[in-house]
Amino acid sequence: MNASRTARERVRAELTREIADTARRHLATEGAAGLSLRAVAREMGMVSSAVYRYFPSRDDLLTALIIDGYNAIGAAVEEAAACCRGDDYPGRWLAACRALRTWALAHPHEYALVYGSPVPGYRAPAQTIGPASRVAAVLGRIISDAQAAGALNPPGLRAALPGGFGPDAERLRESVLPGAPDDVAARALATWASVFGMVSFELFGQFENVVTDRDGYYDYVVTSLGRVIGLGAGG
Amino acid sequence: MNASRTARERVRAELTREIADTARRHLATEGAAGLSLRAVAREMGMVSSAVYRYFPSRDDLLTALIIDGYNAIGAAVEEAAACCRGDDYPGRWLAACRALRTWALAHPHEYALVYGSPVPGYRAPAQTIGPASRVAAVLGRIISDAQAAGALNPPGLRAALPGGFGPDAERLRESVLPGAPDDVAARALATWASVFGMVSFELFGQFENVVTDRDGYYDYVVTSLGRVIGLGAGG
DNA sequence: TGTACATCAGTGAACGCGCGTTCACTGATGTAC
DNA sequence: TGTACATCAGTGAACGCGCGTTCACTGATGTAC
Repeated sequence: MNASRTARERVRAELTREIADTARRHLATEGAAGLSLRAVAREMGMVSSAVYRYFPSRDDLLTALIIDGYNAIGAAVEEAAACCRGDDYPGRWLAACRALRTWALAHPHEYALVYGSPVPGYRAPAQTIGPASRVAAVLGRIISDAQAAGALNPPGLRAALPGGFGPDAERLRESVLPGAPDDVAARALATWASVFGMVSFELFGQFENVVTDRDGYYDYVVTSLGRVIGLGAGG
Repeated sequence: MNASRTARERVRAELTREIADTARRHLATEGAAGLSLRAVAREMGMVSSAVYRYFPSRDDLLTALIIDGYNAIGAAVEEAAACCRGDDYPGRWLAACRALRTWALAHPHEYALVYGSPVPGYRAPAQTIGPASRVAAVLGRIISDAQAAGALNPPGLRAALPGGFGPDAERLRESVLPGAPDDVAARALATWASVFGMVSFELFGQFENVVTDRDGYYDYVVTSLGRVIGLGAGG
């Protein structure tokens, strides 16, 4: 029967998710390198070999966590950016950047898994590429929209674009920065790296004994970064 | 005899360094989490327990590697920045930033050890603080020098400084940014995080299939960042 | 210079642990006639 | 609706591995008189 068949499949899907959730919790205490199939099985009251019915190996479990991580942070940023009027570009920018950091602070090990140092011995498969670009898509969209509306006013401190950047810019236009001229694409990408640099610096401990009011400082920095790409102050 | 006593001590120092070097090589293939005292001992032809004469635990070995890493990258950046005339601030800036990236590309796992996601279960002791600021000291010095010479001309896109930043700026002045006004300190710190963000993005794989000419793009970005803090173009 | 003693480096065995993965198996759940 | 068969989930034992750390020990290197 079709209903019962989906019933079995539903149980399977649920257990698969439960395993991933448990693994995610372990990630939060042990880090990616310490993630262990046996420990996950133990906590779920299964025997370790049973997990292999759901994930053929430890690396596949890691891959699932990475994809989930990209999707979770992508969804958080998308949702945050949707909270403002479409033409409030600085507002969308600040909201998206804040959501990025908030999510990272709430899920430090998941953040480290996807944006931190690579897990030794693990090679990310191609399936992770799509979800990886969700955050970039949100930030890129804001810039593209502003550009299309003629609301992008970058200050005139541009350095010479590197020679071979043309094809890169074209690829960025096709994926996350529709309609952006080369120099806007170059600047957007750098800004993107800067935002992640800020979050990583804070999360990985480089702001220890350096920055006190981290909320305020982050807002200050991402607002400044927004201005460098030409997203003027909203208020 | 004093000579023979130093002879024994010299052997000890040499073996200590040899252990650290071997460990560093292992770091480069296994990553920090996979660093194993036994593997290091094996490669050196010692029995594993012998290593304990030199490092009381695995964590102490890690600490030594972290300190060495900070010092190595600090020395590389210092040396590079010394290659230009003192008043060539953009030149010193570019040289220092390039050296930072070059070192990171040549020693990716050491870079990850000090600037990447924290090693799970490892708590960095206080001794790592000093060496950690050598790179910041070089970059900060360039900015302070330019400021003192009246050669710092930041563009007027400053956002409002966060309220609690005063004491942070004071601490930065005392350590790595002598004489820098609050807003310069805030901007310098953000720039610093941006530079590391760029290097980390490249090293941790986020520029895969995105940036082709990475040398050129890096130069472009750090030059732009230099202009944002007011280090005008040198030529 | 020579001897008695203390310090140190390195050995080898052991403790107790956790890991990923395989495999033959028992039942339970679903499918086809 | 009922029965025979196939699929699947979960079990428990095992393989072979590597790890950090401790400990009693043997020699060699240094020190003091």
